[in-house]
Amino acid sequence: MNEPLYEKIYRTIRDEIISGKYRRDSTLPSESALAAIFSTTRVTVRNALTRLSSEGYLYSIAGKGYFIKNKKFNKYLFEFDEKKILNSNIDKSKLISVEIIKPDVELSYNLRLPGNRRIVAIKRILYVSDKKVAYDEKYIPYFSGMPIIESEINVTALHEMVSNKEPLYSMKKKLAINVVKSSEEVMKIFDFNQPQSVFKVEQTILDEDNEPIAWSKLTYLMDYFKIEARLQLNK
Amino acid sequence: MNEPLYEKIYRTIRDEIISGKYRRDSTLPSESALAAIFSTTRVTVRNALTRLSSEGYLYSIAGKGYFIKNKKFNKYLFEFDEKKILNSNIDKSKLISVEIIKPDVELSYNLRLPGNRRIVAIKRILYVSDKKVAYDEKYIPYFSGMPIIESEINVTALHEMVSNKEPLYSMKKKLAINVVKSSEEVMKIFDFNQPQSVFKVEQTILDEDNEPIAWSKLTYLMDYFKIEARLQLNK
DNA sequence: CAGTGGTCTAGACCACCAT
DNA sequence: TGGTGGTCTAGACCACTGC
Repeated sequence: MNEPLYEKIYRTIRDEIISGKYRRDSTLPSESALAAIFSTTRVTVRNALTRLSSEGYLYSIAGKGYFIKNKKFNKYLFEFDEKKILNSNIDKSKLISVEIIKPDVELSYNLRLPGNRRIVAIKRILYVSDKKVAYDEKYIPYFSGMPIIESEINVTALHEMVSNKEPLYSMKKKLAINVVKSSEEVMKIFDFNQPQSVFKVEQTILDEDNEPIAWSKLTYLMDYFKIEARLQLNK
Repeated sequence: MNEPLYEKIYRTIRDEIISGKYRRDSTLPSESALAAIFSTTRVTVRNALTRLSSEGYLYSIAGKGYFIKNKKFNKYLFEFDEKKILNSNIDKSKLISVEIIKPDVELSYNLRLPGNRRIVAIKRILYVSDKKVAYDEKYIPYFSGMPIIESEINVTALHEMVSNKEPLYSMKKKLAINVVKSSEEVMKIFDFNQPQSVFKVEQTILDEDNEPIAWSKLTYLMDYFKIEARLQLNK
């Protein structure tokens, strides 16, 4: 047998769960019971159970046992990169303005800030072979020690701009992608005569307590947008 | 100290990686060395290292050691559900046709099938408050024992239709989302007078060897589309 | 109280890698 | 050949849950 024992235990229990042997929220045999069943020790059983838990098949409660979780088969993983999400890659970007402003309603809501807080607003246009394809707005509450050097800002991703305030690994990000009619501001940028459907990608960076610490809005022209994703199943 | 030792080891090494103590592809101290450093055993060290590996900070090669991986902070998780991706939920769907066809070029390419294989083509229209909002086309290579009962088809998701041929857990899915001009067929469905930009969501179901076993195309009207995603960081 | 999962020890043997 | 990660054993003590 080439297959490690913990792998066999993993497969066996996973297949039992999938085939519906256990009801949802019903409990698995205990670690010691499983160890006896597979003629091994708790450590090896735990190896399999830990993996099943991290993959979303199980959850455990100390002192009680392991319970079956309803695994969803509709979670997809995709990569989002401000530049790579476009069909062709961005080959130029132009900084339009860097200002310190007071929040309007949209900003106040998305950054959960009172009207008197100062916010750094950075606006850029992204180009693909000299054609405007996206409008980038980043909004970050102003704090001292923040770099507002234009040359730096142009190559800095949103999460990097706040990473000296908050360690990278503790940051959370949220994305919302949808289609909206272009605003007055966007119409000016893209030289639209009349409102037009555009992609809006809102990115919110949150700290460990889910408080927003940065917000950005990317407006893409249609026909320059593509996402590819794969189902997240194992690991 | 309340914090378990393996947690402390995990944090310590993670922070060292993030702070850039190790160069990319450079190797970590060996398990035994780390065990000595933290005055513990290999088992406890491995607990921390396994977690760091599954979170994408490290990878290991048997006989060589642990290596630093460049963790990307741009992977997002999102849920995709044919019905829930619309701003308002689908409240009606109408089956247009179920046919057995021979593949055209697009189908032959996406399902990697020769021109003489038979394919089941299922076409539906999805409604939100009596308005057509999406056109659903599913294509599955015909195999015996396949249910082609109209009442069943209407409530069956793509991956369920092939799940008696292939176990659910071994299936992989791939998504591609972009914007295209409506085809002749789509124009007829939505009563367009002229081509118009629409969302195209292509879903491919693959078996364990990445061979396609089903393919679907969902065409959504603009303004009825929304994705929300969260950054995948830990676990 | 006995049973559970959570943590940890101090060993062991193996296959693989570099020298 | 010695070092590495991969697998596994046979114990241990703890905090917690249910009775």
